[in-house]
Amino acid sequence: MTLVKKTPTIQDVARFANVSTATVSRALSSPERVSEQTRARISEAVRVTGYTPNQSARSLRQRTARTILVALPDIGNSFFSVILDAVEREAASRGYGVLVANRFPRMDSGLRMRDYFLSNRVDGLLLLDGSVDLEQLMMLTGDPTPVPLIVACEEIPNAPFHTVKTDNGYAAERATRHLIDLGHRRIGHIRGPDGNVLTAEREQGYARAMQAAGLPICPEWVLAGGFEMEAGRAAAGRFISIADRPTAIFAANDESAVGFISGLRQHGLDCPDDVSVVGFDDLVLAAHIWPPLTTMRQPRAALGRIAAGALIDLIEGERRSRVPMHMVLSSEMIVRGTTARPPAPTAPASLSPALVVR
Amino acid sequence: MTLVKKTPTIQDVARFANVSTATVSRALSSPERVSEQTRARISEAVRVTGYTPNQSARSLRQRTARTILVALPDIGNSFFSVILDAVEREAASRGYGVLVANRFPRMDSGLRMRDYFLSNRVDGLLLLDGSVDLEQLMMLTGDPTPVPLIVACEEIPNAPFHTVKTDNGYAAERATRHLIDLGHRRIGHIRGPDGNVLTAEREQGYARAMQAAGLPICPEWVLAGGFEMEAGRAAAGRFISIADRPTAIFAANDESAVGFISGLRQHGLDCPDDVSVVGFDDLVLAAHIWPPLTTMRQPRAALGRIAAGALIDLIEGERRSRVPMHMVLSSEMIVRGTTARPPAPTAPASLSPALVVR
DNA sequence: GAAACCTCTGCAATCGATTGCATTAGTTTC
DNA sequence: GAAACTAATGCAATCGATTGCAGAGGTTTC
Repeated sequence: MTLVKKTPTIQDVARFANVSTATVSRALSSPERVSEQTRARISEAVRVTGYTPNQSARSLRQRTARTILVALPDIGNSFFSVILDAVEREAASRGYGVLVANRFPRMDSGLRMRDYFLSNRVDGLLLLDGSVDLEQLMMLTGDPTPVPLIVACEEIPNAPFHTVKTDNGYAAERATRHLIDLGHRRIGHIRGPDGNVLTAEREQGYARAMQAAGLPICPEWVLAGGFEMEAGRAAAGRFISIADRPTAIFAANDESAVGFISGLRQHGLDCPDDVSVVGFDDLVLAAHIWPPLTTMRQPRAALGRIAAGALIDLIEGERRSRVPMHMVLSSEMIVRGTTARPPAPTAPASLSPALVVR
Repeated sequence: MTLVKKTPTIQDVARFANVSTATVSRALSSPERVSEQTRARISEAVRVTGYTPNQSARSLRQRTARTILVALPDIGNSFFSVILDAVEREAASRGYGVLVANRFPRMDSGLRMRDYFLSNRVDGLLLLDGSVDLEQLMMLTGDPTPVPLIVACEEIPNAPFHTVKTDNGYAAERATRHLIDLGHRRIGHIRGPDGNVLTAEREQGYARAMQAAGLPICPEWVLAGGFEMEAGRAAAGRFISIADRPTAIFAANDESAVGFISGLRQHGLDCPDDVSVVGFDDLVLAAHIWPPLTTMRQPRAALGRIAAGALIDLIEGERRSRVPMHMVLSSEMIVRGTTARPPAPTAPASLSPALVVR
């Protein structure tokens, strides 16, 4: 009843199987080095005692934590949490645990980033946030790089890190072209947050597509925004007061697109009848608002899986490539209900019977 | 250049400060036991060497990981990720790391739940998922409980665990009453997933409110659903074919409410003009769709913070209360745009000027 | 049939911190 | 001024696994 069973150690297994602890250890980590009979006795002993290796002891000896640290700007954001999901699964399948550090840039209280490494709690860092202090980061990686590191989603310009990301510029071009193909001529853009790499890449893609089609961009069509819904809604407020306003908008991501559409409605405009909208990301949400959102799908699960896999390869690899590796995944255009041909240019809507029928 | 600096150990600090490692250890963990001068020399030495305690060594010796494991059904779901955010912050502020185990119930490949404990990787478990195999869980906790465990959000019926949750039943009652107060008489409900405790609690709250108001519940008004958007949309398909259909719906959560509203639109019905809808949770999304969703706000951040705090208290506490502790947080009614007075009962809408104005 | 070579196993050091016990020096008590 | 404390520190064992080295026994090679 009050008998407290201690968790079994390798000693217990060794005693039970009548071998030394060294043999038990070898039987578990490199079975081919142990004779078949002994191996059988040991696995029986493991079964009976219910032995599980103590990770702390192993970490101490091998200087390895079998854990990766994922640093992200906002777990609460579903864009990241789906990636985290994929990361967690890939890591688990390779025997690694996942520690999360949220709100990375501001993370200076409590356990600090460096400490995670120095204290041997983690073996590698997966950075899902490009807006990080480069200097601070370089301190971690030093030369020769002691810290396996992969930057995913975003990219830190001119920094020698391995990256996994999607083809943001091209995808933005593709999204804009979709609007052009539908017949839109005045096309606007809601920007991401200032100073973010993705913001720049997507805006440039938009500009390239417009230029390629020989269409002008009026500066006031490019609205300040951000990656949150609220930013999109605020942009809608400014949008409606544009004199000769666009008939279509390419938003920097799905959240701002959703907020924008909601803001349009609030001001009495409809989507897609009055304004077509394309988003970016393809959040689960995108398919389930009304009308369903046309967007560029980022392969988030693949991204998480690949990034985690690459990080673990890096951790386990003997030699670390000095040349940073860049992986680019491609996005996919998902056409749904928020894009349509532009409204008839001049005549008032009264011509259309659809409005009456409701 | 090729000089590989080893990470400093307590030995290095001891040598530098000219004391034994024992003294360094004490200076760091119980400073009052070391003379002021020595303490000063040691902190100087720590500063110079850049020492950080090796967590593996500490864990091994103290049988403590300073890490908690958070098991959740779906990180990708923003409901959970906001909670995880709060948990992570609370844990970090108390010097704990957070390991995540996603899709808990199915987690049998890779690292298994038990192993996390037996291998001494984590000190406690925060369970955000009630639909877990009780037997399997009891194996973990045994008697006397070796594993500090807190169940948050959901509750495992008849299981002797500490819980932190919100007042689901009461909140559901409150949400339904809001609809009744607006004048609705035929009020339906979209249920959560079968077999979930929350599903039952919310449905019962709905039923209580109806009963208290002397209103009947027609069985076909209670629609099968789930906690995903898709479930809400599917429910809308069945909803429209109800003969004498409700003028209002209380959905089991925000996601199903959003999917439902989207489905209504798809079938030519409007919210709130034709059907009022109340959700549950108050996701960020709720305020940003159009019309903004009326819902019951669950204090998710507080819930995560409190649960994590309680778990760490449990881990660090000398004695573990044998009596399970139940904490209940209260929800808040947030009235937005998806609820309105019911449409005029008989006359066709042509009477109402509002419809023409748009 | 001696030398060389495997295969399998055990011994014991090691990873880096914590902590029970012992020791030294200084202080208080009667 | 001896006994009894107290404060500050060091010694060395300990946590549990891994691994370099070496030895025992057997097999192959020439």
